[in-house]
Amino acid sequence: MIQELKTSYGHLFEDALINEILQVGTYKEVPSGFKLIEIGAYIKGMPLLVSGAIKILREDTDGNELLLYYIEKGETCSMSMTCCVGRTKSEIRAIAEKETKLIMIPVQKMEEWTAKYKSWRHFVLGSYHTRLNEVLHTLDSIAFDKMDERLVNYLKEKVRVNNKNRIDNTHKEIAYELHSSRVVISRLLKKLERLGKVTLHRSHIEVLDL
Amino acid sequence: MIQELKTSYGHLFEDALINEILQVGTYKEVPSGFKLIEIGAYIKGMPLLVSGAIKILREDTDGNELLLYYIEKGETCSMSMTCCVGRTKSEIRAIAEKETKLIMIPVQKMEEWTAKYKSWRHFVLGSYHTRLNEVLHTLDSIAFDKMDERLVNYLKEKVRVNNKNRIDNTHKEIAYELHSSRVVISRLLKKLERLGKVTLHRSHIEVLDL
DNA sequence: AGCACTATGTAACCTATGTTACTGAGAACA
DNA sequence: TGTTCTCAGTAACATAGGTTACATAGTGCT
Repeated sequence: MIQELKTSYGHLFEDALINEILQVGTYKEVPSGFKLIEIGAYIKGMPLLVSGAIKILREDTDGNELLLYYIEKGETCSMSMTCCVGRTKSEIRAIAEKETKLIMIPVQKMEEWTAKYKSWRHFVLGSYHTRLNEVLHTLDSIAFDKMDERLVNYLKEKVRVNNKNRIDNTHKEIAYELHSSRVVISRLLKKLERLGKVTLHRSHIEVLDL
Repeated sequence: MIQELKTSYGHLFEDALINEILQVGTYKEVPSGFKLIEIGAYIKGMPLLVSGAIKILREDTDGNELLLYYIEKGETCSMSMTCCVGRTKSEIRAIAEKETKLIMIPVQKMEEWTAKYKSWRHFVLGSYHTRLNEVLHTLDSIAFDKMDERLVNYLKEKVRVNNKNRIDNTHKEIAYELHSSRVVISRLLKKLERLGKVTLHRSHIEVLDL
């Protein structure tokens, strides 16, 4: 755990803080698809990602989802932070996109470290900044882009986060995360295939050039 | 200034902090429509709202706008905070919705007070929390709601923020903030009038019951 | 092989929203 | 008063995207 923490956060935090994290943090490994946070749940701790990726999803009143963004190595969940401080319910769902390693920090330490460590303050504020901007870009995409552009961006992100050109999802799953319908996504994917940008297979997509 | 600061922030900040704010803050009054922040600009200070309201807008690549949310008395602009810390450009535009009084805090104090005052830390984190949730709700509305619902919510918000049932905007202006077109908004407003929820006049709308 | 299940392809259709164009009604002003 | 501008009402039309329905092709199991 020491080694992994230093690799991901060594350049961000001073040694004293790293040591504190080692003392109070709980190391956790979760498989792909593991649900870390459910909507409406109270959050017990703040996660520091060591490796892997977590997808953050929003849900409408009918239970349909919408992918907001991914959290990756060296990042944390801003929603968790405020939920911890304010003791409010989670407004989002968090699911591991792939196998993920993380360290959970107890709530009360968050506040304590904010007063104590400058690097921690920067990390916390920086995380908020990143997240707010991330949500804004998601919002841009929904408000300003058509579905074909959103799909292309979705595929690009997926390729980047998973670091491979093969996307192991069905059209149905993709439609779900984009808050669209399977038929529409199939239609658009077919168009992308005709343009030579992807090749389609059963239950997976090969991304050639987007 | 002392009186107004205490009224708006007295219950949030300890006296020592109030005094510091009085020493370094600059009092400012801006008229309705005044542009406080432009997209791409660097932000010089962090605003604390004493009275009035500021609307925060996002712009697409073609220059069309989208209303994100309002900032009101006792609140601050989270975007400014992070821009101050990170010295990054603004991703949003801020325009006074009505006559607004505010106090500008110099950048470097932000960091200093975060270490020094617990109430400041809570205020800063709380602001982020509120904003992040606010943006999420805006996003919900865009992703999940149809235009008629969005329009009703827009009118409700406008009535609440301005504290009067008369909305002094043209259909064109409303269309602009909702990122729609004038004809569509006229159509939907007419429908609302037929339902007895509003009455339409030239350049203003009377809200009866939404 | 035969069967059931799931993923995908595709056509036909519906609706919300956007676009263009034209109208008349008020407002501003010479 | 006449002219010009802005604002709003409305019709006609285009299109993206959602819905329903059905066909076909893999996949896995017996």
